[in-house]
Amino acid sequence: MSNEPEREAVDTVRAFNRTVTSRIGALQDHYLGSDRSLGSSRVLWEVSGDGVDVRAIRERLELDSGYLSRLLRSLEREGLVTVVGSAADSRVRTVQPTAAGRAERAELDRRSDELAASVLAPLSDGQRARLVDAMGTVMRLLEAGLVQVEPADAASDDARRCLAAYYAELARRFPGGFDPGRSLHPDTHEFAEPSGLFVLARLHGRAIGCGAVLFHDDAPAYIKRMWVDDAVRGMGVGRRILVALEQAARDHGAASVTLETNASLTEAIAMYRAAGYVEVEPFNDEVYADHWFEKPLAPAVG
Amino acid sequence: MSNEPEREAVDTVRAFNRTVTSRIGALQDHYLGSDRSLGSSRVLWEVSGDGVDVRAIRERLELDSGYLSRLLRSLEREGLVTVVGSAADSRVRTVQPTAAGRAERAELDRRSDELAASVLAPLSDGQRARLVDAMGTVMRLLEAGLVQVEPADAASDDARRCLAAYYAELARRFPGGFDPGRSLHPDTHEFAEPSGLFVLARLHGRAIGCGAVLFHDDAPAYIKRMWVDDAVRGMGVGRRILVALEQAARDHGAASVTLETNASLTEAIAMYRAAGYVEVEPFNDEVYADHWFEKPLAPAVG
DNA sequence: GCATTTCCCTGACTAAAGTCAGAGATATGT
DNA sequence: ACATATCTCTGACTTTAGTCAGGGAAATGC
Repeated sequence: MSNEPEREAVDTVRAFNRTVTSRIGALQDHYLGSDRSLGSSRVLWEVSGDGVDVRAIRERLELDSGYLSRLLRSLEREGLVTVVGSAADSRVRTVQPTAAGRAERAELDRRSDELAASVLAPLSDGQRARLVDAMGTVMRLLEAGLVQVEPADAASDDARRCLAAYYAELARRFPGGFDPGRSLHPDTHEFAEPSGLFVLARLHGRAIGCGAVLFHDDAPAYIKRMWVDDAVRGMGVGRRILVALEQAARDHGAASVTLETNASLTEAIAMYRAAGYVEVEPFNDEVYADHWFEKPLAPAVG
Repeated sequence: MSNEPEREAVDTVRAFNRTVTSRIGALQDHYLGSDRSLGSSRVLWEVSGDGVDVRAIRERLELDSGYLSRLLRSLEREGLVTVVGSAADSRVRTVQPTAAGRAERAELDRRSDELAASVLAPLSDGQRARLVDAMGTVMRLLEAGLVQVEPADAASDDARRCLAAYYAELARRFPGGFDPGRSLHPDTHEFAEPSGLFVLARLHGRAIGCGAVLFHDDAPAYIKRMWVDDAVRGMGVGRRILVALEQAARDHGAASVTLETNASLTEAIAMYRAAGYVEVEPFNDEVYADHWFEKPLAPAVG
């Protein structure tokens, strides 16, 4: 997306990496540096509530199975966890925290809090507020960079989940509710090559947004079912889905794209306008729509 | 400073630590993960230009002397550095990069750039600008938390340096220049117990600000020589020096503090006002002053 | 001039972190 | 039923990162 990052921006990111890793690292060594090794601590941290499969820990921490096995033996020796066979599949083993393990975990938690508080402690109230705000921004944007927008089967589980969430949200937000059956194009099978395309946005593998487009040969392409998970709004995911769909329309020779929406979806309308969409006369009889938009597409280059 | 950090703020800091270390860490492993160990890379990184003393590297990276020695031998074996005796002191040895070492260092640099760019690459221009800005804020405030304000000898080298920088700045900013000899209290020996106090602000050991106070028994205490390094302005250092001096005045039984300043020092005046100082009639004949301030002190508690 | 300190080095050691090759038990596909 | 795959474990190994004690050469203090 966009052009090459600027020199100055790259330098800031590098300086940031240095500063943050050294500061956080130094504190971590100081506070969390109990007598337990980092490896054991990380494993202990993963052993929550009423048991976790060994396999799950291995995947989460990306540990070698032999290595993890040894770490678990040492935690067992210390009386912090017990490893028992799983009921469902007796090849699988489940790790459960003992009372002592739970206490140790709470202690780690307490130190983690202390560490975080020590970052804030020397600051004034105003500085704290600014730091917390800036940290939130950094996190959101680092995550935003990890979002991947890719074509997907509209009938897949992930796609179904997204569409269900979309419909549920419309039902919640539209004054008169929402029934997918009364809307145009209720069937998703059209959203596949060659008549259309369905895309999913993913973050850490989880589907967090979707969008679809229908190609109409000479006529404008038609965008539908744009949705982004509440938790990741404001991270530019919608914009990226839109860009992907527009690119697909362009590749199919469309000279413009159209879409319709509802006045209650204010943030979506704002995004469409910002992306270059202009309001036009109604071009279909979608019962749930009260605003219709169109955007001309620059022809594909290269 | 200030009260206990809030639960929500602490959680944000913890989430930030997790996100940043995992994201940066994952990228670092991926990009910088050459065949060289982290230890060697760090040492190679320190070996710049025309030679660095072994001692300097040891101090910077806080390495054991035996360990560093071994790392240098391995870099030597790889033909990346040469270690020669120092001209000035033949106990000291100096490490110089070879051509291959320089190339390797440039390669590390390139990968570091690539790593930073990969964080920015997927973002839109607006998101990039916001990320860079927020990263800057986080860095500044993390650093701000490391600033230490402590009593110091006004005749020490660090104090002299600060005062010299202060005088130089006044000379630059006052329309008619500045001559310390014509100002009140040109001698610094008064700024010591029991007649007064001198404090230094330090960041990573470096003196980056100063301030002094004179105690006048029943009369108001008198603050002078407040200065903060250009590079760290806006980080609340001035405020912390002021708080330390006010606390000292309070401890010596002063009911209020006074100070005078010059209209051209706008940011200082703004800070004084924000800190509760109110302008009063001139109370001395400091030739460089045109504004006089006073602040009542709440009596010491506990 | 001599004791002390500084600087770097070597040797000997340890703990942590991780890799790899199988073995044994269990589940699954056909 | 049988081959194949999955899951965890043990044993044997390596690399990395580090610590500690002390030695030799040079500089410094008195």
